[in-house]
Amino acid sequence: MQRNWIGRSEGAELTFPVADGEGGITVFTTRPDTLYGATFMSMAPEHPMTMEFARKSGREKEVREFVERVARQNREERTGEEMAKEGVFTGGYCVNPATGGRIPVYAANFVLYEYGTGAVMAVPAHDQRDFEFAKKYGLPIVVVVQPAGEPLDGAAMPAAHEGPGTLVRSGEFDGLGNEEGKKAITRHLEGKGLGRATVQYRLRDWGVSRQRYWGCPIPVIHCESCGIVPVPEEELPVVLPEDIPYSRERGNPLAAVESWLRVPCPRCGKPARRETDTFDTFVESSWYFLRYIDPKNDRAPLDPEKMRRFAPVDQYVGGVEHACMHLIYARFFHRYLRDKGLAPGNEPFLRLLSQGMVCMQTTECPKHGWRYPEEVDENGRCRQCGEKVSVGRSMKMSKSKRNVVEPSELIAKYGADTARVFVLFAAPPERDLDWSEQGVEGAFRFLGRIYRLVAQRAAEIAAASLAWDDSAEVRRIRQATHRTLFKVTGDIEERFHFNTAIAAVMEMVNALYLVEDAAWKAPATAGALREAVEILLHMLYPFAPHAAEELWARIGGKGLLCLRPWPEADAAIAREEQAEVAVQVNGKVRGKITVGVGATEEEVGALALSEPRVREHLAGKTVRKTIYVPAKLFSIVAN
RNA sequence: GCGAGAGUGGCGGAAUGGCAGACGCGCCGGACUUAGGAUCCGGUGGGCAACCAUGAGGGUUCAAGUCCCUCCUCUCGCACCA
Repeated sequence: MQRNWIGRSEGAELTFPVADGEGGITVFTTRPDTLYGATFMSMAPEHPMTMEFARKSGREKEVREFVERVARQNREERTGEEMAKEGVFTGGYCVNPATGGRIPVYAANFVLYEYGTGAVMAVPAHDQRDFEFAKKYGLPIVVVVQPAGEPLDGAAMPAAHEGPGTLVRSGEFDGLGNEEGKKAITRHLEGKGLGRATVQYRLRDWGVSRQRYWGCPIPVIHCESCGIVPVPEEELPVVLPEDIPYSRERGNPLAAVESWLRVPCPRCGKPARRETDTFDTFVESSWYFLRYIDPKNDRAPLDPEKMRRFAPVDQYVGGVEHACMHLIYARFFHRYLRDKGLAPGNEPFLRLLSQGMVCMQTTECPKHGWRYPEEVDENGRCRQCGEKVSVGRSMKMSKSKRNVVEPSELIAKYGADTARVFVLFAAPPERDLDWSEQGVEGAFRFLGRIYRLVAQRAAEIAAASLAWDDSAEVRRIRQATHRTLFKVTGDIEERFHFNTAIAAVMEMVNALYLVEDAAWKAPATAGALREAVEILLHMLYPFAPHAAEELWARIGGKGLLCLRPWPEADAAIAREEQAEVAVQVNGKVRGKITVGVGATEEEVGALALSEPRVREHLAGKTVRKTIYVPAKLFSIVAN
C-alpha cells in the first residue's frame, strides 16, 4: 500500500547542454532508451531557468504571464489527468546529447518542480503527456521504440506508445531491446559525463506543522536580522504557556501570548519571536515508543545498547489510514535513527495488523439532514419535524454524519465488558465493523448467561477440589475444556481472531448449561467442572475482564485472575478418541461412519464400503481409487 | 487510470484444498409464569423430493468459498511523479 507513497523509481539523470550558452539542464527519466526521440524539453514554471531563458530571448512577458497564471492555480486544479496540458515556449534551446539536435525548451503546467529535477525531456512518441503537449503546440513526434508489427508513424499515431519494443532511429543503439537500450544509453552518456543511473524517491508531502496549541513546540526563533535561529540546547525544552486565551477565533492561540512569544534572538540579542506552529502528532508518534525502552535517559534520546535488546516493536496495530500516513513517517524516522546509530535494523515494526473501522448506518431527514439515532423515533420519523427519515448505508462513524454511539451511555446501560465483547465478536479486527444495537444486546445476554451459570454453581465449584477420576464423564468434560482452550489460545495468539475465540467460549458455556445438576454435586465430576470453569474464566478475561474477575472471586479463586498465568492446554486430554468420517462417492457425501482415530485406511475403507447408501451409489460401478483423509473423509472414485 | 481490500443464509460472520453456513442476531415453537420485550429448552439456507446453493463464467483436482484464468460490483487510498 505504501508503494505509491514511497514512489521508488529507477532511471537516470541526463544532462542536456544549453544551446548558445553555459551549463546544462539535468532531467530525471525512467526511459533513457527513448532519448533519441526527445524533441523538446518541458520545465516546471517555478524552475529558475525558465525565467532565465525567457529573459535572454526577450520572451519575458509571455512567459511571466504563464508562470503567474499557473502559480495561482492550486495543486488540485493543476494536477488531475483531465487537466489540459498547457505551456509556453521560453525562447531557449538546449542540445539533445544523443542526436546533437537543438530542441526548444517549454515551460509546462504539468511538470512538478518538487519532483526529480523539475525538468523533463519530452518524448512525445512514447509518453502520453508529452504526446498531447506536442500535438497541441505542433512539435515533432519521432518514434524511437518500435513494437512488433506495423512500423509506427509519428505523425499518424493516435496516442503515445509507452510499451516495450526495439530501438530505431537511435544511432548505434538501433536494434537493441528497449530494456537493454536503457542501460546502454545511460552508460554511453555516463562516459561523456552527461548522465548517471539513479533511483528517485517521492515521499508524500508531510505538513509537519500545525496551527494549534496542542502539539510539541517547534524549537525555533524568528529574528529579523538572523532569520531562523534554533533555540539553544540549554534552553530546551520549550515549554508552552498555560495562561493562554482559548478562543474560537481562527489562528493559533499561542500568537496572542506576548510574554511567551517575545524573546531575544539567541544569536544577536535583538527582539525576536518564537515559532507558534507546533508539530503534527505524527512527528512524536514516529519514535516515542522507542523512548519507553529508555525513558529516564537525560543524555541522549535513546540508548543504542538498550535499543538492541528491545527494539523493534513486535506488533503494530493501526487503522488503514495509518498504514500510509503514520507508518510511513515512522519508518522514515526509524531510518534516520538507524543512520545515527540510535536504533537497530531497518524497520521499526515487525508485524502490521491494520484494523477496520467502526461503521454504522446513517439516517437522514429530508428537512434536517443527518440525524443522531436518538433524534429518530420508533417509527423512523424525525423527532423535530415528523418527516420520515431515509436510512442510508453503513459508513464510518463520524460526528459529521451523526452515526455515532455515545460510549458513556453505552457503558452506563450495559457496562464496558459488553461493549468490548460486542466489538470483538462482531468481526475479525482487520475488517470493518458494523455497529448494531441488537449485536450489543446479544453480547450483554451472553455475559448474563455466563454470569448466571457461574454464580449459580459458585458454592459447588468453591467446595470442589481439582481432582477427578477416570470416568467417561470426566474425560468428556476435560476434553471439551482443553479443546476449547486450544482453540481460544490459538485464535488469540496467532491470528488475533477474537470473534472465533469468543464463539468457542460461547459454545463451552452452552455445553456447561447442559451439564446435569448431579454432575455438579458428585465429587468425581465436580473437580473436572471446577477446572472447566476456572479455565473458562481465564478465557473470558481478555474480553470481559470485570465480569471474569468478579466471578473468579465468587468461585473462591485465589488472588487476582489477571495476575495468574494463562492456563496451558493439554494435548493428550484434548485428543478425540472417535471421529466421524464422511464417505464420498465421486465427490458427493453418501454416508457417515464413526471410527477410532487410530483406525487404518483399510479398516476405514472396509467400513465405508459396507455403508448401505454408499453401496447403493456404487452399484454397477468399479472402484478406481480411494483417498483417506485421517479422521475426516473417505473418498471413493468409481465408474 | 494505478494500488490495496472485500463480495458466503433475512443480518453480522465461520470454514490448514476435505461434510459450506461454527458462534451470534433475527424469526418460529415449547417450558416456567397473573404476565413476559426476562430466563431455560428445541428448531431455523432453498426445494415435497432427487437435488440446488459461497458476485458471473471458464479451468485444475478424487475433492474448490479456498488454487489458476476472464469478467462484474462495492469500499478505501493515490492520482500528470517524467
